[in-house]
Amino acid sequence: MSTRRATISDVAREAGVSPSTASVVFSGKTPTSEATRARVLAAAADLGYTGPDPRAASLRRGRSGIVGVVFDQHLGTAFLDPVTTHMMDGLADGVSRLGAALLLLRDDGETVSEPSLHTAPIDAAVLIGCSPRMRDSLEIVRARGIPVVVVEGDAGVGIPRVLLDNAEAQSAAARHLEALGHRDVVIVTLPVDTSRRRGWIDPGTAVRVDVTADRLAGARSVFPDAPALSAATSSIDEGAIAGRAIFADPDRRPTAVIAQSDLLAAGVIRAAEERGLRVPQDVSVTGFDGVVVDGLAPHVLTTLVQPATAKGRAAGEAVAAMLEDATPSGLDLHCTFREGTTTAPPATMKVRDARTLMLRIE
Amino acid sequence: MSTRRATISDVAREAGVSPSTASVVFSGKTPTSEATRARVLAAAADLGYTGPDPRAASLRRGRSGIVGVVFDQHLGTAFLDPVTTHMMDGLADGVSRLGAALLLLRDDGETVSEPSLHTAPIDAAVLIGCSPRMRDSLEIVRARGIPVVVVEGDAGVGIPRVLLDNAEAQSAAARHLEALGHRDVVIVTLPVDTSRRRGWIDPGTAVRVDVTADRLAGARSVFPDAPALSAATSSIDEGAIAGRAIFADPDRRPTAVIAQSDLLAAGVIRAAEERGLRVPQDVSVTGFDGVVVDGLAPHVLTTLVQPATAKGRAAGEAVAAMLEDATPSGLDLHCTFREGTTTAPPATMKVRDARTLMLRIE
DNA sequence: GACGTTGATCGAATCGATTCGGCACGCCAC
DNA sequence: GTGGCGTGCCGAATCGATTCGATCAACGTC
Repeated sequence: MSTRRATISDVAREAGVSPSTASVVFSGKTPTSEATRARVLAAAADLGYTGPDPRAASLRRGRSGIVGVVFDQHLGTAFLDPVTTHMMDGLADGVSRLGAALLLLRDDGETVSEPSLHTAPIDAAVLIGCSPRMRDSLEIVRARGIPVVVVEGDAGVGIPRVLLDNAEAQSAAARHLEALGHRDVVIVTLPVDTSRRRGWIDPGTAVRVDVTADRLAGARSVFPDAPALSAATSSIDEGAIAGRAIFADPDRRPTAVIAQSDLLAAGVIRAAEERGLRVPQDVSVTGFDGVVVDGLAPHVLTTLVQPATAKGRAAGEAVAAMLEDATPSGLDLHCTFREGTTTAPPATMKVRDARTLMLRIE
Repeated sequence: MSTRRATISDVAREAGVSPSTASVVFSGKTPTSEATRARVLAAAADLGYTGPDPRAASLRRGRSGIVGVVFDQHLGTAFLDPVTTHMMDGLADGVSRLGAALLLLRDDGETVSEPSLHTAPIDAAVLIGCSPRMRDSLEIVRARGIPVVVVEGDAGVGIPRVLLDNAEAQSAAARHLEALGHRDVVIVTLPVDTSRRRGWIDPGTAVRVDVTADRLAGARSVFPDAPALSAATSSIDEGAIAGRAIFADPDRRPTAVIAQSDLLAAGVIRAAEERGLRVPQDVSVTGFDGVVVDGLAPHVLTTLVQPATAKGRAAGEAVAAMLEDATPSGLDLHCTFREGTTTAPPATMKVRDARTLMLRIE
């Protein structure tokens, strides 16, 4: 005897009212007398009715209260980056006005398993790091008439995107270093494309990732000739690998390193210290993101604080606005420069001076 | 003119077939002739119909294809722990057999915002780190007749839970240290309760968190008198704080530290190195979890590798089983001991060996 | 040539709630 | 006493798809 779950009609009958009245008691859309309200609630308790079936409700209302968040990689990988997790936090916040929850979706371009973007009961979608191969699904979502917002990625025209002033911000950090007197600067970048290969970026290298390109442009606007080394991913260990390469040759050692993420910066610092270089006395390091890097203490990174949570919130509020037929706004966010303890005037000034001195002595 | 989206009936009419046939073409539940199939698909393309409305479909089927994942804290905080993110990965994997996606839900015990466990269209729920205050919502879910699995937490009786052999595993690490010759050991624990206060655990301290208690018991089964210091959270910086406290007094310095997580262990190592102690020569350190700790290289932590991904997968498969009216199984998971480069015989041992050697020489 | 069989298609009921125009009733004012 | 009005409840249509037994056509067989 699989006792069918009670429906709102059952409750209504038990309470001696019509289904519409019972429905209203639960939704509160229309005022009801205290007496019927109590009767309905009592009947519901009697029958073990715990509220309207969300499936039926969402069919009728045409809303499911769910916003899809689409990643283009393994969930575990995506969440490795603190910026992502903070953004998720903000996103959860931003859509809460809608009373919506987040549905995790993954688009690796070839999944057969459902539900995907095709079939998920979502009211809106947020694409994270929209890569080219996500274009297809993006099309599908748009065809379904579902509002979409893209965060940190290149969608097609007409699709709202949450944007950061990456170039401008990065150039602020560069100007800071320049003002301190630095001239020999190396840049450690995020991956340049989906192949995620490490290596020096020469003029022929195509930088296909917007974030990487923008930040690089920002740094180069101040140091046009600064060499750039791309990392395979944004992590401390990757930063350390890059750092070791950079500090390997004492003769070609820069006085400052601009890292495109805090994690990379932390790794660069690690590498510097391994080689006995002091930060910031011997080498200055800047990061990007402004996240709390676990294990970096007691250093305080000089960095660009990215409003990661705000970014998520902005995306959330944008989809909320679109669902209300409004035009999303507030999508342009700014990073703020934060001076920490990892930048200082270059020490090589002295070396150069020393060499000059020796030349003079000759 | 907000042109209503086409329905399957529209498509059917356009194609000159009945709605049932059109439905079947999309679901593939019943064979159809190639000709009608083509006609229906063409009609759909014509009308811009992109497939059945998931809301209506889920109402009819009684399934939404969504599994709720419930956290008791901020999403951002939860995802800070690599174990959690890996588990999410496994979970996504485990429920994929169902063809289900994951809905992120948060229960901080007082949210008014919907959808919550009360109203989310979920087929099943997975509770992560079920704390006492989640009991209420747990009750609600059960009342709704939704299958629930608890991971790493204390739910009520009759609720399936994914369990780790924490005590047994931790004692294996302790035995390893003992076999190496260690006698002076200090334990660094995870938080003991929701207050997350740091401090030495004396016999009067109530350890309210299962994981902490179990691992502590495992360590104490080998070193009954080992002092234990609780950290405020599982992070490198917290581990470093604990480590500094432990290594502060040279006279009371242990030869080994058992940390209840890899992150804590990494912090302890950091603290040791700050004080000029070499790992493992001067002090051995063990972790727990077996995650990749970013920034720990070149050390390889001696630790208990926890099947984090498998844990998630097990939870996913458990709810899948429950949805098929089967009894979930495979919920008991084991950690495996991994010997890294952070444990070695205590320095005093070498002295002892040396003495033995000298005795032989005599 | 009648009949059984197979395979595709159709009809109609159903999933469970929401919504809105209308109706009945009681109250106040003129 | 009657007309006007505000409250609170009801009926019935609707949201869009799925499912299953019934139907129907075609085909092979004896």
